[in-house]
Amino acid sequence: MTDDSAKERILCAAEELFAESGFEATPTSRIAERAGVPKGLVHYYFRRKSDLLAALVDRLPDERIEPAAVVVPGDLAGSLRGLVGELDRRFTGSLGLSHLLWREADTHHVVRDALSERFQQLVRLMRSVIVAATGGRLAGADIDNASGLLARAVTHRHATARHTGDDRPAEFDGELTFVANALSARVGKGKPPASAV
Amino acid sequence: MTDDSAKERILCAAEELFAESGFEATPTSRIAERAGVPKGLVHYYFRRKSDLLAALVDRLPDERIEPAAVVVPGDLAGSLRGLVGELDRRFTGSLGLSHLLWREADTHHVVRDALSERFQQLVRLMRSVIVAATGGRLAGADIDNASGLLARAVTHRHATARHTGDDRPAEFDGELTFVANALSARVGKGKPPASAV
Amino acid sequence: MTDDSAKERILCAAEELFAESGFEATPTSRIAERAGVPKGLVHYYFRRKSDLLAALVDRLPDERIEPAAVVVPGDLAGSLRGLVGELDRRFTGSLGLSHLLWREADTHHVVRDALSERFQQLVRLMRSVIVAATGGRLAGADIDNASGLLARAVTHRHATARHTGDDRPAEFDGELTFVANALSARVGKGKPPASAV
Amino acid sequence: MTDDSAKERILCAAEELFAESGFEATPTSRIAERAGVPKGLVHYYFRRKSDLLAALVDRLPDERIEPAAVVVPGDLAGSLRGLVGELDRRFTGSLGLSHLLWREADTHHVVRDALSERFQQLVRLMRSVIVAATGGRLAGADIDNASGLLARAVTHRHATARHTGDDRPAEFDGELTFVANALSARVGKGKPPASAV
DNA sequence: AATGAATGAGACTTCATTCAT
DNA sequence: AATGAATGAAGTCTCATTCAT
Repeated sequence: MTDDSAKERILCAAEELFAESGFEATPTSRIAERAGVPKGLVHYYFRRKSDLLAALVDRLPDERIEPAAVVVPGDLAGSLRGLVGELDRRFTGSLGLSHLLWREADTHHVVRDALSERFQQLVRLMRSVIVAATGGRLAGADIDNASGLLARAVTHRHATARHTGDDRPAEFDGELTFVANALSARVGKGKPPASAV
Repeated sequence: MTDDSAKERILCAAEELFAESGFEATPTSRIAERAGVPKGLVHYYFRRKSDLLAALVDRLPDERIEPAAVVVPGDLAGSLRGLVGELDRRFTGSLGLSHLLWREADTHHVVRDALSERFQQLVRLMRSVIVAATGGRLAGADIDNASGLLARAVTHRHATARHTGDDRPAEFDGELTFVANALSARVGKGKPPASAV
Repeated sequence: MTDDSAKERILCAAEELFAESGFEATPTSRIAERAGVPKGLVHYYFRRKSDLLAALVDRLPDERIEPAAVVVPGDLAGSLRGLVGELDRRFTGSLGLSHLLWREADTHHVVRDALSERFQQLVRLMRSVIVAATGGRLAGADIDNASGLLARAVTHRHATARHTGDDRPAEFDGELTFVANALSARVGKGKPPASAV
Repeated sequence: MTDDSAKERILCAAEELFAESGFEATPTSRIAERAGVPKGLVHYYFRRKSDLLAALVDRLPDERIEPAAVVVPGDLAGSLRGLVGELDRRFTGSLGLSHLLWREADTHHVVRDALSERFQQLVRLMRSVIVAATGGRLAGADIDNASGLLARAVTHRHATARHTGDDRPAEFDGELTFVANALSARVGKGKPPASAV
């Protein structure tokens, strides 16, 4: 039941084109053309061009992932691998959008805010997965550090996916395992976070 | 004895403005204005606007850091902290330029190439510092993984510096220490890389 | 009921100005000015300047003349005089356009093609008139030669009309009569073209 | 002993380029480039761009042909053929220049004047050859008409040489012979011009 | 004499946006 | 609600010309 309304088609076209050539370099006329709608309609729905960008951000798919869906209790490396796999899968489906956000974050705070929000959400997710997979026997600081590190690494990987012609997943798997091992080695050391008691 | 030639002033103005508003959104006329030169001179030196971007990339300061300058033998955490400190210092000096590169990498391969090149260089640097600080008693895979992880994390931190209003250094220090600890815990495990024998 | 639409006014202005100063030397802004329309409208109707030239060529009045309208059977000289008179009349109405075409033929094939097409048409017309006026008692070669000669002469005369401040018609009348006489002298000599049998 | 001075090289380059793309469309910078001289030198020798055109016209090779060189006494057709052959030969050597003149005649009177002058000279030449080949037994009017007709035809042929991808000479030979025959048929009729007595 | 830097007017073109219908 | 005509500001870039050396 995909929304096939003109408005939706315009947004899709805008998303594609902004991702291909950037916001400034994309004329609204080309958006109309790609959406197969008359030029006037674009401005009928979105009075200013920047409204398109805002609408795109509003429409951002909720990337929420249920930790339970990827966690293999007791197997931290496997859990993380499952999580990253799922993130990669979703990312691939909206590669253009992601890049668009990176590009325009500096100049459009709507975008910037959405991006930081997503990052924070990713950190929290990392944390949940780690906690769930290790049964809460890790110190809070360790969890935080590992989560931050992995969130950054995954984000960086996606941000540069286009540059490197696709970061070899195998290579990243090593980094991921490294963190998993580091965490496993610290199980039991330090006091677990209050929330995990 | 800063180069005060018109050409140099144009480049500086371009760098500032591109960083402020992005490449597409910056008119050459505004560059001329800020550089205090007639509009024609900009195009006299840089026939097309994109040549300005290319020149900016060419002019990119060499970020080479001598491992010896930051390594404290035997103190891995300290060494990494020294390295990141130095990277942060340099980064702050050219914050705008860095962001510009991230923004335009998707549409200008000159930029994209420069960016990946810099990342590779950073990974190599990480590796050198780790090796130098641990005396070559680590397995190659561990070094690679940690280097990749840290390079990504540092890069991501710089790329988002503006979004987060400056990532609190303290927070990152934890992540860094986490990696240092993880590596230290693995000293002696696995075979060190041939080059370190 | 002349078409008074803006588009039409733009075309007329372009025709005049191109004829006055040449295609390259005429800024689109001056076209807008003379047409009394905003500058943007010129490019709204004709995206590139050369499209104006192409449109002008498309709009070229059909110079088709019915042989019957000028032929006086049995009077070749009179018939040719009638034809050239009619050609002159039409030419005078679009003198500028004609010159424009000559000027730009070397660099715009649209123009070049239109020009050769018109010349071929003129040769055919000459042939028809000669045949109609002489009742088909002339050899094909003679008809062809005389037609080619006259078509060239008439064309050259028009092409240089501006240079010579208007070729005195009287003078050309002599050349025309010369050809008519030459043809008349050959009536009955040689075999007429198959089509005239 | 070709003049290899910079000034001469500039003129040659200008001639070529004006012929290729027209006067307006040729930047002086490209002239300097093709001539292999610094940009400043072009304006040093020719303060304004139009001075180049004027100099080119001044430098026009004298197309004077000695009637004696082509006339075969008693053979009018042969004589005319010889003349046209020689004209064709010379024309081919300076095809670009000829076209240039046609193009710019409308807007530069220096050029326009040179062009009419050349045409008049051609008519006179035609006349001389006809007279010399027929021994002065033709009426002046016939000579004038035939000369005008042929001069126009030859000029038209050269003016359109580029358009038609080279007017087949054979075809024109017919037209030429047609005139020769027409004249021959009139030998003895009418009174010859005073000058021919 | 010769040259390359420098200039500024202005060319073509694009485009977001408005508006009448 | 929807559309395509219309607009004008502004953008990139070109180029003849000047000028200091």
